[in-house]
Amino acid sequence: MTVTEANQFRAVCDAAGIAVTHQRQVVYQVLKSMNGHPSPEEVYAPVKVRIPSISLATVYKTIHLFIESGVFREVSLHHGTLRVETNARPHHHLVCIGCKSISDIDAEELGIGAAARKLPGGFLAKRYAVDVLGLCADCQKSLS
Amino acid sequence: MTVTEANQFRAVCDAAGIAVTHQRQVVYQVLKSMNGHPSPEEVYAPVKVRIPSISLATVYKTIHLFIESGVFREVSLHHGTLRVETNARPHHHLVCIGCKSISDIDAEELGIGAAARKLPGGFLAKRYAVDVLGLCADCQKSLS
DNA sequence: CTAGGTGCAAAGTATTTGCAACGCT
DNA sequence: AGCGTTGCAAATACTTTGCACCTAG
Repeated sequence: MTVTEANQFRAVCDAAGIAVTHQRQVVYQVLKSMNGHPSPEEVYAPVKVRIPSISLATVYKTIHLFIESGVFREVSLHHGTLRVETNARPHHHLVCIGCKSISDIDAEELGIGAAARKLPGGFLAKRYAVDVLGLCADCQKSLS
Repeated sequence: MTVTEANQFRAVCDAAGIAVTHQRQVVYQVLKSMNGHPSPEEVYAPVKVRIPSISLATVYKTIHLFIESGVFREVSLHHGTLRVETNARPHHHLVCIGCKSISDIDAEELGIGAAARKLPGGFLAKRYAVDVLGLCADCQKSLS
């Protein structure tokens, strides 16, 4: 890791109020160097090459810490368990970043319509599934 | 269940090419009667009241069957495991309904910008996370 | 020095699978 | 009758936790 990279990471940790450890530096660096949407196991593999003694649990803890601190994001805020849509109308989701609740909003009401079209890379778009991330009324109150 | 409901369900099963069983009828009916985004356990509870001998495994199998057949949708196509965003730029996701792959598309390129605003119900929108559902180039080929 | 971080192993949760018995068509 | 479906129990996958030791500040 270059001096610049180390300083950058130090600044990130200071901002988050967490300690700078060797493990965290390596996880940070590996994440920065990866493309796509790696799972904890996929992060663990290259990290373990550089720190053979590291445990998967530490990688999990570190990833969560980075997400809580806003250093990285997770792909889906509601990835936990399988959930079934009971609402058959075209709609999108209001996802509260405070309490993680999900409520529905009609597609029309949000003003983002579906649009079958070709996108760059030859991807054929069929429909949009929009998560509107924000704060529900209750969480706005409790934060004020 | 009314005669009409039973016929409706029979039509659904015929269209999907699956057998009409008592278990499936009850799971279908319970899902139709629920609001929100129930987990398999939450579906299992009321179903078990009506069919005490049913197993959770059957509820899982039935829900998956309904999703594959297009009878119900799942809330997130990529809910499986924790995934980290390594792309720091504002972007959205192209999710292939064929192979489940996820690739990124810049927010600008998609033409759906962020917009902090108040929505009905007092929800304070901070940003959008858009999944564009469709078929990637490879899956379009293999389906033709 | 000491609060916070780490590694290990065990526990927890969510989901899937193999298989014998059973029920729809 | 025959094949798909069910229930059970065991297996698997993913993630978290308790605790003794270690390390950054």
